[in-house]
Amino acid sequence: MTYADFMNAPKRRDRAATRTALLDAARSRFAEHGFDGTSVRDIAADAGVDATLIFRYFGSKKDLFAEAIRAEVPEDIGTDPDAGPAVLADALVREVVLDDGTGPGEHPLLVMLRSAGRPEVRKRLREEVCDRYLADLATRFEGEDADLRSEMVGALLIGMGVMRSVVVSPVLSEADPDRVRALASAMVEALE
Amino acid sequence: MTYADFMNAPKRRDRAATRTALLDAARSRFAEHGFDGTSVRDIAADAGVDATLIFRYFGSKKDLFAEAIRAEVPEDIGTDPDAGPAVLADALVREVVLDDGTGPGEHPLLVMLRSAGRPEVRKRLREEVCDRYLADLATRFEGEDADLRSEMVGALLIGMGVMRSVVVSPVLSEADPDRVRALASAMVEALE
DNA sequence: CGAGTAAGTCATCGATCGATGACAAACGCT
DNA sequence: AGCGTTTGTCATCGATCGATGACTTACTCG
Repeated sequence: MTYADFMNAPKRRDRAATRTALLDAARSRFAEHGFDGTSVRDIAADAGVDATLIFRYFGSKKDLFAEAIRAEVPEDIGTDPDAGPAVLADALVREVVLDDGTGPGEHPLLVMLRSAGRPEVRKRLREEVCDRYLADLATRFEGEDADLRSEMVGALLIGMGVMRSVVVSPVLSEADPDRVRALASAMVEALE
Repeated sequence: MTYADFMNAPKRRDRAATRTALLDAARSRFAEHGFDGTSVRDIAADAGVDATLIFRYFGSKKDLFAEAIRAEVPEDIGTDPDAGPAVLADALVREVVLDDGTGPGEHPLLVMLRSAGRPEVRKRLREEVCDRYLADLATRFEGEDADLRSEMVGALLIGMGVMRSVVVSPVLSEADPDRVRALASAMVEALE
């Protein structure tokens, strides 16, 4: 088989693989250009298939987006429930801000942020941030306004993510992860 | 003149007023729904005029957006050049995060954030954040990685703005401004 | 092999978008 | 009052969007 034959050969038909390819392409596009800035034709082109498959496999563009931003449940962040807020915050820094390369590109929270024009996305974002990430953190602060202080930590985390992935700040984006973690920890500990 | 006559009476023609009305409507729409989520017809409807005036007065939708996000130059934040980073950071918290009600709605930085899908908007955002706001801050930190620490402050500020205006976090959005400023200051001072 | 099903493509629809140019109406000036 | 200019409106264009249904091609299983 010549090279030209290989290039023109019809690719293997595989429902699961195509679905995953569409999902990956969608995540990447949505992360970079947001929901409105991404067309189903863009996604399909990246995935190398026809755009109509999006509707057959996912129903609609919105449904595809909903599945693209579904977090892959880190489930347990592996933190001692009795540890202080700084320990949990550090774990969140690693998960949300500093991509370890294992995950599929951008963190769902940051993908949602790029599409925050949609009210339903803002709602999901609020639920995710407050109920999922910050609720546990608030229990580890002592004192009266533990919830406010935990939201300040949330602000720091989101801000770091934004600085790295939206504003592509020259320093923070390239800084040594351990140094960044140390600075973040110091700021969190100032709230205890 | 009856009430019906008053309602149906043609409104007075005023180029400057119409231009301002369009600009205000644009700022509001762009702030809430982002660039892509806003149509010129939406803006014109809010302003109560025809959409074609946008092109006559501003040239294009992009030009209108560029003018809508143009900061009204706080120029001098009124901070002692010799003061520490926490003092300047506190001034920035008041300007960017806590709306004092005087400005025209949302801060341009947060408006840009809602339209960060556009590469040119990200570029403007980076320039604005790094060169305009953080450059001065970096000079007030001592030690080696002053630029990194100033970007951590920037992350905190942006995160607070996002928590308040995008994620509408229940606590931070309604919290006492002075308490929020105190917490932010404590976090900044932890970096000194 | 051959029929049935699943996977992928093509043509196209209706809505909406940014943008243009022709037209109507109100204003200012003499 | 009358005329030219400015201000606002209407009709419409071409492109692009999400979405649908008919069609073609490849795979599977008997």
